Amino acid sequence: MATEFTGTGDPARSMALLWRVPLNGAARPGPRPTLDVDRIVAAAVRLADAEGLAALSMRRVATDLGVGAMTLYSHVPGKGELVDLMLDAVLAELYPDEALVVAGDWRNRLSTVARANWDFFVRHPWALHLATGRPPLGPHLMRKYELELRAVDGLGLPEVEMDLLVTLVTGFVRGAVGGVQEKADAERVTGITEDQWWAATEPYVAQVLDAERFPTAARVGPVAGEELGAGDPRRSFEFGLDRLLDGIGVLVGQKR
Amino acid sequence: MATEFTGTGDPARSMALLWRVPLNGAARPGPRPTLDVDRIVAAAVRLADAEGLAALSMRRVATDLGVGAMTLYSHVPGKGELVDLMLDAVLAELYPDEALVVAGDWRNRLSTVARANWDFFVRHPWALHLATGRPPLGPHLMRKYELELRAVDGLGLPEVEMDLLVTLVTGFVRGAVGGVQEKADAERVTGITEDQWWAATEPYVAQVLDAERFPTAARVGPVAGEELGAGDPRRSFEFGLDRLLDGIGVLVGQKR
DNA sequence: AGGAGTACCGTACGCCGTACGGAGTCACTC
DNA sequence: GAGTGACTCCGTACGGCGTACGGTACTCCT
Repeated sequence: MATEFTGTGDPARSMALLWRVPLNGAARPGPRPTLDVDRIVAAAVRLADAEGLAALSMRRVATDLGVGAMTLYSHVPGKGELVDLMLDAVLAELYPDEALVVAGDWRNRLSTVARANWDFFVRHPWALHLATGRPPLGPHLMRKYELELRAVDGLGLPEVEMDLLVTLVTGFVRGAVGGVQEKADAERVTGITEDQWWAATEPYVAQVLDAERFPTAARVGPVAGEELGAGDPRRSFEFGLDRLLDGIGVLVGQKR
Repeated sequence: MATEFTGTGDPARSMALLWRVPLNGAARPGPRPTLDVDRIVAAAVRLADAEGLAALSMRRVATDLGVGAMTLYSHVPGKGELVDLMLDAVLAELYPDEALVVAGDWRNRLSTVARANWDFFVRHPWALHLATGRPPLGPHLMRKYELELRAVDGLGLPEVEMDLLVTLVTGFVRGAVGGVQEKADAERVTGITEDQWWAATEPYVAQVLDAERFPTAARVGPVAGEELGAGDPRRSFEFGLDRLLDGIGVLVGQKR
């Protein structure tokens, strides 16, 4: 599967696409387009949602739309820009109720932010595999940043720490979903279920995990495997979030 | 660039490779191998370190070794297994001094763990792009797990929480390195430096980030960009680690 | 009426992982 | 000592990928 990089194209063109800047005047020469950017992006998102980022190819998106592969390039400069547009498009789903992000105290708010990000990545797990070192600065990413900053506004924190906190919480969620989602992805990629894989692997682990070399792992591993493997995948998310919010509480408390 | 999945091969074969189980008796027919698994893995790691996971191809590794591409398949079942072996190989570099992980109090220990993981991912950033939902359970991953569990042993925590804490801390570090590293990766992939990219992007951001729609982002973004963009990339790591350890302190303290 | 710019898309290039089969080499059996 | 079978090395080829290039048909502007 692919890690796709966002923000790989020409910034001017990418920004124009993200913000849907009209190209010329209203009247452009040439045949009436049968296709537009939104339909391409929607098809690409459908595909990535259903089959993962590895299945996302220009040819496949074109086929799903019933057009030739090269037709896409009349509307989108390349795959990199398409990925930018996909990400900004699905980010629109976040925070349908904007008031919720500023409801209650800071702990409620950050919890809302974390849960919204969790739901987002569960719905669009391919977004986990995007390297957003150069984020697509579209309207919906802006909105997300704005709303998440509001969750930590008014606490007396310096601006830098507001940014750092938002990055910390959303980064944590990304990792937590990743841990769960990579197991699901592995099932699709290999065609082997988690149970089958572990059944095939466990005998070798048993041979190798001797209590002399690895006493702590031999003690903890089986217990953790049983309790976390069988249980709610949200458990490690909830555990981590509680620790994180407690830690943030120390910072927020001492500024008061 | 590619997200590679670990643990995609036949578990029996993968475990045999990871633990370097000799294949038959000592005397095998056929010509003396000019190549072996270790040399292949070393070449692959060198390549991924230098040029990233996207540059890692079977053909390229073979070329670097001066052999035909298909020769690799005499020693390694496929690229998936090679990636497993690469990861376990570089994990051997972690914790050269095992005593350090159990030195001092829990906070010192977890800080050591976090810093070791930071250094590891900085040295081998391609490891950030591996989906380890089915981890390669080789000797060095086992050792890592063992040592990191020891850092949180003896605190009176249940086994499950020991595992959860280790996952939380290492997951945080992975995210923190990722944030920094993805910018560096983007430079290599696009050939455009961070400064050039921002210079080209900033005018469009200025147009679009109006203080009416995005008041908080308009206030915080520039400050954060200036202080974090110019400064030490470790800053967000240190900030997050402090919050995380404070939060863990709440848990550890209340169990005492 | 004609030029220009556009949408659609067939073909092709250079990558990728790897299946297949052949040639050469060695340890073993008889 | 000849034969057998397993093994290493690897050339070729297949079906995928992103996308450069150029052709054709269409529509607007002058």
